[in-house]
Amino acid sequence: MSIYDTLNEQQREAVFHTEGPLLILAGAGSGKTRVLTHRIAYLIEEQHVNPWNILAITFTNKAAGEMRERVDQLVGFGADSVWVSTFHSLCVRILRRYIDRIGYGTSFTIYDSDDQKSLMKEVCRKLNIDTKIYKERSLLAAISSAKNELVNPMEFELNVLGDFGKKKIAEAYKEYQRQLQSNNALDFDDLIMKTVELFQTCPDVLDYYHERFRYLMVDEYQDTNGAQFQLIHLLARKYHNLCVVGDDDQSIYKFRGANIENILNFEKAFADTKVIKLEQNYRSTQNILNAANEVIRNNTGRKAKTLWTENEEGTPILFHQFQTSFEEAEFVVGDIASKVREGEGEYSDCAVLYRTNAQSRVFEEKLVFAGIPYKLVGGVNFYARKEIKDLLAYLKTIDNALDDLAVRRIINVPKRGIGATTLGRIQDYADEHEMSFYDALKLADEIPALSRSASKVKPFVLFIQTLRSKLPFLSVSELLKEIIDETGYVRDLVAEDTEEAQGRIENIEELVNKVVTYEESAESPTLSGFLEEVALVADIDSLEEGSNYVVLMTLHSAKGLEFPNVYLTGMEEGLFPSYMSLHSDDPEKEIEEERRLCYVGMTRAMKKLYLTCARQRLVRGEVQYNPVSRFIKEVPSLLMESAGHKTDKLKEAQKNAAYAAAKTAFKSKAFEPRQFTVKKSEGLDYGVGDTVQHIKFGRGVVAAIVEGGKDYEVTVDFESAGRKKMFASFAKLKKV
DNA sequence: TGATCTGCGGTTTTT
DNA sequence: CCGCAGATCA
Repeated sequence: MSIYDTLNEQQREAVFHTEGPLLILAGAGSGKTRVLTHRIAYLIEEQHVNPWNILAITFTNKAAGEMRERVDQLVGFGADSVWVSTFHSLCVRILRRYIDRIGYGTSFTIYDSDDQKSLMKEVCRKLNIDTKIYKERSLLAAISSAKNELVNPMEFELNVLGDFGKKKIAEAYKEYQRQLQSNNALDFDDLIMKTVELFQTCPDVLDYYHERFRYLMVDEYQDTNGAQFQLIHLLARKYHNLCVVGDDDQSIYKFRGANIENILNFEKAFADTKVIKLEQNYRSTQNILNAANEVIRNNTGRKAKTLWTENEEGTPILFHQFQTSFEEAEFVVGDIASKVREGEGEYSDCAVLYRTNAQSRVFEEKLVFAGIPYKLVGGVNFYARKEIKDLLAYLKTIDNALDDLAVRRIINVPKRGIGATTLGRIQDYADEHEMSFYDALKLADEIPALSRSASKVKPFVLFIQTLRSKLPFLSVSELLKEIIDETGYVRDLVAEDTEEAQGRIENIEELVNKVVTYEESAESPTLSGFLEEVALVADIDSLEEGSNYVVLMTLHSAKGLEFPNVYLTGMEEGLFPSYMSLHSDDPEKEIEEERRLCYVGMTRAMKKLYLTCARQRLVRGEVQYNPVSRFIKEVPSLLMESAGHKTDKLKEAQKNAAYAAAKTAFKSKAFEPRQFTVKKSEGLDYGVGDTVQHIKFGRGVVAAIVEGGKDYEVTVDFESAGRKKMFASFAKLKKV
């Protein structure tokens, strides 16, 4: 009896096919991680491949960690030499070693999205780009998609000749990239793109990695983007031993540049590809699986496959529509509480999923009220918090003197009386003399424009220099503690004596703990190493096995996980599928991506799946009325039990009184097929989707109607004037 | 010149 | 409901 006997036929075939390109189309819950780990074991133990020559790439550290653990259990000897890594950390490791070949220093800093935005702000200021017209975020989005397709600033510029708007983006891209380089910093997309660049310009480096990684495996292949594809392609060029695992139905990262074509066209890109489909599901009940299959069936352009299972039929899927999002949350929390009370499961058996992070709040409140432990994944990243970013900026300043962004962030934190004007003068001087911001600070005395302010800069420079000189003798945690003491960061917070400050202090303590944990776990802890780890963690990575709490997260974060009980909440048109997807240039395509997301969500459930929605919910402080999601209608009613909302009579009466006006105006029907279709009210003779005429803006289409106090706030997409929000009583819109 | 207050606009998903 | 820019205060 060998470890491979427990695999099914297809799984075994995948494990034993070790040479040449292999595409494994693995449906949800079909045991793909099992296949990958067994495949690694087989390579080592039966094919006698040196573990050192195996590379497995995943998307999150959590997935990498799990794979590593399972390989360790499976393989007796040498498992720790197998390189299991995320795309990003793989690239960082390669770049730390060789990036000096392409014009960066090996102690580069990694910029997160906040850093990117600050840098872009600076770029726009410098280029006199009006950020009202070109928003930092949209500029960055354009640059990100360029990088994901490996388009460098020069190529970008050539591609947009004649297009004024895009020319501005090209300028911004060029300057943004120039500043990144002079700060010796890379953004997330650069990590991949620069690695590809390195391989393309330095054949000797590429060849080293060809020999190093003779067997490649890539998980979640459907979520790779153009740059990642190129990276894999380059690495596999010599030995062609590339095994990718993915499911086109679970491709949900198009917005991040993921190219579904990578999986659909894999066979074209790699000759003699062996394709194996894993269609047996080991996770969910038949009901859940059938429902998910029926939903995803509505998508076109997918690789045909149907998941089946030998698991029991299970109980029907439960669908509830509630009056408000509060009742929805109450139900979910109540249901979890009763499950645990009745001994039907643990808190950790339950996951609450939703489309947007903002939806977590109601659930949090109800969970806190009910005294149920929970873990919120996502939202504001721990490392994105102000106090954490401040302290990290000190560490970054010490680690990479060229990182202007970090220096500028903390030069006046705590307050040293150095304001915007002084900063501007120092920056001017630095620009003029082509030096870094920090180097200009060191020369503060010689900058005439600074006059008296120079004296304020000096202690800061001295402080940083002192820390830097101590660096060889201090551990990272000692360094951090010294920064906290010397700057008085915590002292000031204690003095504030507010709840908020208390929270920040706790976060700082948490940061210190994280440093200590890092020092204990890393082989040779360094400041750069810590900062790198910090830059590349995802929030999902913090989910620990074995802890007993309810998990709250977005559908995106839920990918790859499974839970006995899943509550898929906010199943409403405009929320899921999202408003954005419904109103995009190509709604068909974007709704298909939302549907895949729905499929991912449903297939997370092992035993019990709940689908819930609310007639009305508070979105950004406004009441919104959404019809039931189309995805609900795609679930055959045979598989689903629709329970009416069990609000008691008194509550119902109160609500009727409170929302009488709204209700008459917006009798949103539960199974109304069109999105946002609103019954014509007494006041308005037009509804969402109607074309209207405005006295000044001309013709347009009504995109949304929101009840706002006594009036209705109407959003209209005008043909010439663009999107406008207006009050119905003032706008005098006429239906055309 | 720097610190603080107020009004406005903007909002999916994340390594 | 939150962050940011501009105006005002010290």
